[in-house]
Amino acid sequence: MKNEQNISEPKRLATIKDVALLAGVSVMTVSRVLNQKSGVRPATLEKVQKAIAKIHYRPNIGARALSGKQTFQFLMLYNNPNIAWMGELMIGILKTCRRTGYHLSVEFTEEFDSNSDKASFTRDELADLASPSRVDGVILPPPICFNKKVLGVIGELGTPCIRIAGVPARGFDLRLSIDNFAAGYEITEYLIELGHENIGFVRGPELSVASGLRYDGFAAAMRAHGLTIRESNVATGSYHLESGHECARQLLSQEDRPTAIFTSTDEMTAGLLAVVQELKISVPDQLSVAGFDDATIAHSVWPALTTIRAPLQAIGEMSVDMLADYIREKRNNPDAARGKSLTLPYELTVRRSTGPCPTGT
Amino acid sequence: MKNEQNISEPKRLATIKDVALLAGVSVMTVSRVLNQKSGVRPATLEKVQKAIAKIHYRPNIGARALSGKQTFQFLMLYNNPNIAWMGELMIGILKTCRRTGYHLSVEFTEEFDSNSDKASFTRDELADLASPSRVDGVILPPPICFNKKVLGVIGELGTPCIRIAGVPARGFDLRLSIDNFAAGYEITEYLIELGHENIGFVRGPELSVASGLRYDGFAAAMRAHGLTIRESNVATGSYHLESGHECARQLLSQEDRPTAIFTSTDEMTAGLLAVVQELKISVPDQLSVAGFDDATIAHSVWPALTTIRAPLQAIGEMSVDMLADYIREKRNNPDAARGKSLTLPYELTVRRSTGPCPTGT
DNA sequence: TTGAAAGCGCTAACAT
DNA sequence: ATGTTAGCGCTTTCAA
Repeated sequence: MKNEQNISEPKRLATIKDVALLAGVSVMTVSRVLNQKSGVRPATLEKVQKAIAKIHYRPNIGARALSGKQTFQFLMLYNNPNIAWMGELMIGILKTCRRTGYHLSVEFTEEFDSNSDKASFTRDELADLASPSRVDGVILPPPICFNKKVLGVIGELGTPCIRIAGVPARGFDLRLSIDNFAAGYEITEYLIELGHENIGFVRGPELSVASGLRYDGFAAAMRAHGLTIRESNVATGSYHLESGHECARQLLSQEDRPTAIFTSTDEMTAGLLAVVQELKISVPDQLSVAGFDDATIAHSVWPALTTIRAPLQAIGEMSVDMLADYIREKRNNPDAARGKSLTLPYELTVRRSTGPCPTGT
Repeated sequence: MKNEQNISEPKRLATIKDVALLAGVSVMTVSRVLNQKSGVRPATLEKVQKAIAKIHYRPNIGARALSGKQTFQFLMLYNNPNIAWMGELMIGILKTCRRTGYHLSVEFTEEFDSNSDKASFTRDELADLASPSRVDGVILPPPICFNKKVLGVIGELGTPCIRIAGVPARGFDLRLSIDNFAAGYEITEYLIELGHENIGFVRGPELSVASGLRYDGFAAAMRAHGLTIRESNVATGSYHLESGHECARQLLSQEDRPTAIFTSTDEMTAGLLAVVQELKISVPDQLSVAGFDDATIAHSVWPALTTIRAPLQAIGEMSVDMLADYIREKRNNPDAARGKSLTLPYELTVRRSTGPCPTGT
């Protein structure tokens, strides 16, 4: 049995004609059903749906794209170097793309500069990639979903676009995220309930909106419990592991060092942990440490991190569903289509890196 | 500036007709060039290529799929739970898919059982997904590339298939991997050159081919340097972090414990490290530790791991190229198409987890 | 070595 | 509420 060629039956795939024939209607009626258009009598609808199910018909997306106005293509632009994070998101996206009959193309861009030749994309290249004649919609994960230039180009093109982002952007009404503020609040409150009062925080880069929201949640929880935030207890990193090293040194070199540290990403938390171990500080006995993201790294380090789990795969799935819904609504009724912003539930995942506040402190 | 609709110019994309017109030939000639068919005079070829470049023409894949025999779809089936690993591979794959004009669909399967309803796929579902009428080719990363049932179904269908695998499978001639044996050999030799003689090894699960090859490389290097492998120095894990715990205890509880341990995956190495730290054994002063894969985790733990880096993204890119080449060759000359097996270079990445053998041992 | 015509599966526009 | 016709961009015959 050689793997190549042979096998007698080329086994033609079912087409819209087969469905029409079987259901006893015209192909147009089938097409209407396929596209969820109004104006099909319920009885007819049912006949058609039965026929579709019976012969396992699935529309040929090439043909649809060819004759219709849609391309059945989505574009995901990304610049997030955290491959594990992107991978999980992407898997959710691809799953739902298959279900809804879209294709996905994916483009990585280091940065975007409208002038420089060195940037991954010029303005024109991006305009071409994201043009409505090429794709039906664009998916923007963080942090590129905050890039003004990218948003500017896509806005001009008018290509429908969903942002996976915690804050709105003018003209982009389709948005999906977890509630970073609430999550930051909740994890902080959890630390407070463990008895901690002297709590440190490691921010992400100045520009990071998500990190800012997490900090706001942290600050709100501290205030709500009558605790004050020492300025010396707030360090600013850059999302990367290495920056966790510095932040750890800064926070832990204090005379009266914090008994718990909430770090706004797992990556930085891992970097912080390394230094903690170097300093022979025991976790969680002498110091509690909490992260954010539930990256792979969160359960790879020792001890495993208490963190916030964002349902990345579900976010990926939802983003495609929302984009597809929006496009369909707009097609059926261009004026009624409205963007929406959805917030998905996160999960506080308690592991071994957090514990009660050491007594006698 | 509302994001939705508007913008005057619908900006039609260039078609094959535009190219033909510009080059002064028929569309057929352009089509021949596009498909790299023989029988086009060089002068004509050049004319056409210039025209294509000039108007930035890119073939409409829907239309190609519609009229031709090809679907321009690849299927990647996977069951590897290491999302970071898959993500990096997938990015390489998607990149090259775009370049070569293929689409990718991705299916996750927990396991495959030809009888059980509980399995992700039944035999028939898989046969449908991977049927030549649906896809032009299949990409199988490890470990599903070793699954006999999956290979059986795809072999029967006759769908071209590339395996990312270190060992051959009958009837599947298209294969891509790094040289696990050589890599295992090299990293072992590196440890030996640091002065280590009493070296431990942590295997992956019995079924793991890659892990077996790494072990063989380890054994060969030991032999080549006149060193013997103690049976008590070889532990068997299951690829997961937790199994690294047990293996560490087994290896390190010995009277005359190894001065270096080579673990066949980074995940297990991280688990092992955790126990090492619990036991207050200093790395690399008292114990050198080496991993394999250069997973994210390798530079996330403390100290960062000396490991073997597999160029995953490049592997992804190559796999698509090889598959596309094979399909084209076969189409142009069905009998001449031959599978090939390619081995990509790996890279020994030295970090802080390895050091000279402690003296006085 | 090149070209002309037919048709792939589907949907838009126009009937009915 | 449903059907008819034409044509999307490309490749496959078949012809020159």
